[in-house]
Amino acid sequence: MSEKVSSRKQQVRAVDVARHAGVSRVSVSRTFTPGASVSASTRAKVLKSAEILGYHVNRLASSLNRSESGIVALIAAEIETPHRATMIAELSEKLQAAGKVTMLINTSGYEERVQDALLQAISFRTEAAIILSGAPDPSLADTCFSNGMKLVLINREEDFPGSLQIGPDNKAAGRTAFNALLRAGCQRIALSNSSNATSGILEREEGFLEAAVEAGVNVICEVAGVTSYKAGLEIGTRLMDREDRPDGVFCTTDLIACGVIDAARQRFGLRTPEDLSVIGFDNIPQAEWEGYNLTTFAQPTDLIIDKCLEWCTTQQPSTEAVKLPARFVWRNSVQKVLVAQSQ
Amino acid sequence: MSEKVSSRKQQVRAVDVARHAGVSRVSVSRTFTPGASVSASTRAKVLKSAEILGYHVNRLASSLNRSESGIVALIAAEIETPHRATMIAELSEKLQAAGKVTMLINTSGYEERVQDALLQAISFRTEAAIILSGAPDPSLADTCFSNGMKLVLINREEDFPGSLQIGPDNKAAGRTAFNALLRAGCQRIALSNSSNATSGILEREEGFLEAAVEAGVNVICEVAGVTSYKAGLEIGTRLMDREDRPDGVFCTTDLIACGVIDAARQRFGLRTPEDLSVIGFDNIPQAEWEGYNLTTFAQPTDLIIDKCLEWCTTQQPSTEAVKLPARFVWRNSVQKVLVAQSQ
DNA sequence: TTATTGTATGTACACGTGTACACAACGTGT
DNA sequence: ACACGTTGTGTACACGTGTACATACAATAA
Repeated sequence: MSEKVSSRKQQVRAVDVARHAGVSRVSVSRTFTPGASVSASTRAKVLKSAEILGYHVNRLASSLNRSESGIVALIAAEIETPHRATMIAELSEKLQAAGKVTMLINTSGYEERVQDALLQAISFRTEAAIILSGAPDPSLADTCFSNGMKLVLINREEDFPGSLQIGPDNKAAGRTAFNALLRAGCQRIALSNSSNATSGILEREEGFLEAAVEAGVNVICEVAGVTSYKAGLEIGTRLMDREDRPDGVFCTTDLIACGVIDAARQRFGLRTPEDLSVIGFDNIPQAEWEGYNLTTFAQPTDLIIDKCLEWCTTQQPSTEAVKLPARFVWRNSVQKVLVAQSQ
Repeated sequence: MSEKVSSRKQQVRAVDVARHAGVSRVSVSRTFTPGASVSASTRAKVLKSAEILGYHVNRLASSLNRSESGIVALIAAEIETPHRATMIAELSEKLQAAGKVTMLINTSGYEERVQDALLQAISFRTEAAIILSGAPDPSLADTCFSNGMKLVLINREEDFPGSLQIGPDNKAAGRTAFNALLRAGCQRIALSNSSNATSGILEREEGFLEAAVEAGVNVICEVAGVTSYKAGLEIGTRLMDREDRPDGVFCTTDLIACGVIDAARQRFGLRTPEDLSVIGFDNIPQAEWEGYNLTTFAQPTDLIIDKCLEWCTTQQPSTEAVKLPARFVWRNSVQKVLVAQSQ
């Protein structure tokens, strides 16, 4: 019994502060509501009493009343991955700066967890859900919309009415990558990808292959494993083991690229870019490490995130699909263009 | 006017479902409350109507009423860092599995943001706050406790009554690192650390230096920059530039270790472990990459997280400080022990 | 049949807040 | 002196839910 009471009544409410300060409860509410009309004297009294009693506005109650939770859900899998982690770091930081609160929902493991994640977001009356991996069920998305929730899909190619779909222009980047390898004088060009690639990643592959077809070049394709360094290691080993060993590789992901580079260097004694040109995608921090010096594409994260925030914080009822150009970051994993082509 | 109404009344509430199903509102509540007593027939009716209307329990209201939010705050800075990202990934995954919801608060930038983060956690009536970087103001912590909030400090050495302080045994690891370098036959042993090291990281340094003093060995110390790969690069360059170039280095962080290795290899043509033995700490994914093969210490993340969850989900009123042994991961960045010591 | 138990439902209240509305006090211009 | 706009405060209600309590009803035991 006594436990019940103590665990129930221990919260300090606005009315407690009001009593202590000798003012009305609404004055307390107004004191903590920006733009509300309170006299300076009562405001001071309220603030003092709140300080003494340790009062803090209960945002659960406040959100319930105003039907504005201020929460934004971030739904992602494999958030320990360099690029994903960077995205989440920047997103959470900017959301914080915009006065929003980020709810992180990790969907690693089962793919169906995206549904559960969205259900959780709905039940907390999240103002928006930013989905970095996977895609929701359309009917569930409708429920989101009818609750006034915004939806953002990052790096997904499927149509999704009512939501913002944003990401880099993967196809164009793939084309650029091919042309760069070609112009670097590569004779045997390869593509390496993971076998669980998302639609965004597949677009990079498509763009690359399209450009190859247009140039009349045959591309060596090696696909294996999940998107990871380990997969890159395996792919690289297979590639270097081939009789027609490639001298230029486009990896759909920096992690794979690092694996390929290490396979070539550590297992075959090949150097980059002298023996093998490599291009990646994502511009993860490790791409800049001196051991890799990876030429790659930087996703326009700043622009993507700004657009996300704009979408989440303003009224945007319609559908929108945005493709932003990826920036080609030229480092030193691709053979420099020869002025006079040999042979 | 019409906007107001539409933006207000669009939420579908339990009473709507009740009307549609021809039952009482409490029956709806009970249907979605595990263990509540509802007949199978009404339950079915309610579920059907809820499905049709797209009803989802409002957890803001529910939390407010039961004074149990189910939210756990994760407070951290530099969450894009490999080790930190891994911690957050595992924490969020296990919290999710335990039925909790994680609120991510990024405190990168200003250190004072830890206060703001905790204030935010309090106002959302978070059940617990897990702090991965920085430490809160003690008075604010008291406010947390009086609100029934649990507090966990990870990898902080300061005393903090009322909270769980947990982390690896940094000091012991530092000693182990020194002895490993000594036993590997290193003649000139160095320590590299960042100049903004946290208390936990400083303990590694202390343990290392203690062991050195006991062994009567003079240690070359190089400290610079913030904890990052770049700092490691700079430190490594300085170390390799010295006249008494070290042949064994303990880096307080894997990121620094990777930088040191790259500095030695790329800028001085030195090989690891033949010319330089390196030991790191954290066992980040990159430590396993074939380009580094870094011998390091794996933090007992699983144990730490399990303990965190236990602390957060059960009644644990007292203070507790837990040090868990770090696992020495032997790879190939340290010279193998010679059977017959040369000279 | 009656007393008793257990189950399902309904009533009433509580959680803690924001805000529309009414109203009092006050200064200002005529 | 009076009308009037401005400012601060109080009253009442709404947000959407969970649960203690009472009650109606079916099932069981005596």
